[in-house]
Amino acid sequence: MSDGFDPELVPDARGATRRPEPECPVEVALAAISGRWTTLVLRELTAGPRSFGELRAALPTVSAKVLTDRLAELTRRGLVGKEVHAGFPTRTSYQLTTAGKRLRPLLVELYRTGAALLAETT
Amino acid sequence: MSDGFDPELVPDARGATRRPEPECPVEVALAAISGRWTTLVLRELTAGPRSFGELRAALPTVSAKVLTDRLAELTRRGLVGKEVHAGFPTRTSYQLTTAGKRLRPLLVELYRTGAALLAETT
DNA sequence: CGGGATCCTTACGGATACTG
DNA sequence: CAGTATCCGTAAGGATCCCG
Repeated sequence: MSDGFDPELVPDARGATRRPEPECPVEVALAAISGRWTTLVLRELTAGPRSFGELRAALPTVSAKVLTDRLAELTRRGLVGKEVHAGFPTRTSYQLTTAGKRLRPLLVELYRTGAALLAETT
Repeated sequence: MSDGFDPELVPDARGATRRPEPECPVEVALAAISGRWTTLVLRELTAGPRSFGELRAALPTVSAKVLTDRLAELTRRGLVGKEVHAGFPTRTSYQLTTAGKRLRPLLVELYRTGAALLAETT
């Protein structure tokens, strides 16, 4: 019943699809880190909780709309948690959830792989 | 001179950017696997060399244009090699280069992470 | 401070038809 | 067989202005 794929690459049936499926683990992971600025936001939050303004300060050229979009999507996926502290001015705090912290090894591997590719062509 | 980031996540200055930079290793790796169908094409080629038609047969609902686009981009990046065997009908063969094979651990990690995220919410 | 509401532009993916 | 050439709709990213 082999599907012809390396079992380490495709360990179970969910990865043996013939087209992009949102339920495929690879697509799930890609969706989590996809979108411009997303990995940078995750990098910031990996260092600890951050407010909206702190994120903007760390990433000065991201627009408010895009940052809001990224945080909303990450929150929707359960990767980031949001706390609003009442008062004026309003203070918020974004932080990685347990699920969000699971992205860490993937980010490390992204860096490793990218560095290897860069070294290859140089 | 710490930048405040975890040194495993951001091992050198190339990862300490304040906006998306094409030279950042993370962006390089993301670019390599980005685009719909790309990881599926890579999965097929990981199993061995494939012709254009074989790839279409394995991924029946991908259009010729998109498949061409993906193969051209992967080839341009030096991740995939192309051999054209003269004759009629024309036969081609696409295969992973040494650089392309370096994407394998990343694909494995994508699957692992995605599976972990799916397990988390279920 | 922390966004929401608009508007705009372009990049991407897909469908269809055709060619060496 | 292995693509190329067009055309098209959508969605993503970004700029600007406004509000609680």
